[in-house]
Amino acid sequence: MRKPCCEKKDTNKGAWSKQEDQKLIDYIKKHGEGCWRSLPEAAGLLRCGKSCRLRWVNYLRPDLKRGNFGEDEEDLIIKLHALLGNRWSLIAGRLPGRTDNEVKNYWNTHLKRKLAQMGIDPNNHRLGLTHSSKSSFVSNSHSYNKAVNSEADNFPVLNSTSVPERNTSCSLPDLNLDLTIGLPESMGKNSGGSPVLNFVHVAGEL
DNA sequence: AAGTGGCACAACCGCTCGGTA
DNA sequence: TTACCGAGCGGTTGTGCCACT
Repeated sequence: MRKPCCEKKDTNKGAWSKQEDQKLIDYIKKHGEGCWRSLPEAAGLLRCGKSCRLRWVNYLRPDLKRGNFGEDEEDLIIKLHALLGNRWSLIAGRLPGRTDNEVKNYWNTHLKRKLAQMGIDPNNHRLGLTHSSKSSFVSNSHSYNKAVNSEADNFPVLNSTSVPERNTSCSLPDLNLDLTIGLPESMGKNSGGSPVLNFVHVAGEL
């Protein structure tokens, strides 16, 4: 059995107080992100390093864009989820100002249901037209089609080794995509911080 | 006004991965 | 080569808020 990531005794759990937040912000402003394990003690926090990292990454980071997801962001998430599966950090990497946790939560609470209502299996992005959603799909599937199939014209092919396996038996085209993932850091330098997806059509049997 | 059920999101837990000694 | 350690990731849980009855 491994040792716990940090000594659990004498550490706070649960919601962060304003004072704790401020200590963490002050420390990181001063010293930057670094060794999370030793950070809590150095910053005078009774938290484990993991907890500090999570708090910073998901909530305190100054570049976070808080608030509702836009329609373009929704589309992008759907698209990326179809390509990458539950790789939230990768997906979040394409959405400037969004965190993996945020994207994951949004997926689980909004998009999953939305796709289900459209008769689309949110796990594999395939049509499941076996029930009454069939007709509603016709009317509601617009945004999904827009999201997943907007790239369909050039039918991108994913050339990644980390693509979730898919079978090929459904009505949705196989999303064989070559997705060039840019570094998140470079994202920030993009004008306006708009997400950049580089779909490359790799010749393939489609 | 009080109770309750659902939703949204913050936070935790356990696992994996990559670096290093 | 292998074991250890820190960091990161994804799944899950906890909790506060809000709408509805």
